[in-house]
Amino acid sequence: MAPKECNACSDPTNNTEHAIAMLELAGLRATGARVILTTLLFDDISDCHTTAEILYEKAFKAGSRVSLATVYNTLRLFTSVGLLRQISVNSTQVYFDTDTSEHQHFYNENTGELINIKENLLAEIILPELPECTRLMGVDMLVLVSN
Amino acid sequence: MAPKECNACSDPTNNTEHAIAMLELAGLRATGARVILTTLLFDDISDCHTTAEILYEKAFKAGSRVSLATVYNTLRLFTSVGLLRQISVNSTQVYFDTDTSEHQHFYNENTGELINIKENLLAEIILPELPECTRLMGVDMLVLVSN
DNA sequence: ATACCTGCAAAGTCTTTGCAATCAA
DNA sequence: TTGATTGCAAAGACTTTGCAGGTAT
Repeated sequence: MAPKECNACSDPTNNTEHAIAMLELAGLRATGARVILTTLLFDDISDCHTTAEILYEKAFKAGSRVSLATVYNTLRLFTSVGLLRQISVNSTQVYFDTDTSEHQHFYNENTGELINIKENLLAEIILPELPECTRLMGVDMLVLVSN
Repeated sequence: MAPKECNACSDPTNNTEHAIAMLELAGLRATGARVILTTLLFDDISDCHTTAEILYEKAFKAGSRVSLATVYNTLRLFTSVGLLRQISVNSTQVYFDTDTSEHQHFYNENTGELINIKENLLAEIILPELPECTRLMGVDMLVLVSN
């Protein structure tokens, strides 16, 4: 599948150029490690959920030696600038989603798989009044399924 | 506030007897550590969210030396028999809720506080078709707020 | 009596951090 | 050149486990 769209590069089929453009658009320096990880993260829209370990493996298999610590730090950085969204699946698994738009997921407890839900379930919900002196930061929702 | 109701003990105001009855009803042996933890967990309905660390501190302050490992194991056991519900708040915090009925929570990212939502938000939701060959195991939902 | 439970310390998992070496602008 | 970034190993936070001794029925 085609990479995530971006208007900042002239040739969207060139992954490296595309990655560099995305990074600069986000105000980040386009270093070697970041370009590789950006490419691996955003190249295939159909594969938008990943973990630090999975991304590290992908980079390794692609022949790029990026340390696991850098993968963790980069995922955290990308999340902080809005390039990624973090999804805590349970107490020990954190996924990162390259689709930062409002949507929810199925989580398959057997396979550990995260699957997008097409309908936005939250559109139907009327949120209750928030606790005093607080503001809404978001809604985390996971529909748990099992084989 | 009054302890959680239970029809298996003759005197609901006696915490220890109440705890023993709850445990036996759940098919668990009423050991010393479990009775203490049950009492601390279910005595005050208004204080229904806890973590392993908090429960350990409570027991310690109450003069009961229950090891942290036993607290962890007991919380896990109680969850497995349906006495508690586990709530993963983010990748590093697991809360346990003594209210196992369907309800959702606010999570205050500043204070780490978990607050019950009175309305059942999921009542309004029509779940989409599940992925093939899977069955619904539950819906995790957290409304994130911040001061 | 016997299977179960507990405490302790050790091990495990996942993530972050300190610091020297390296890199991008 | 110079501050930002990276890799490595060590440290951290949280949780589970192995095993010897103690407990409930």
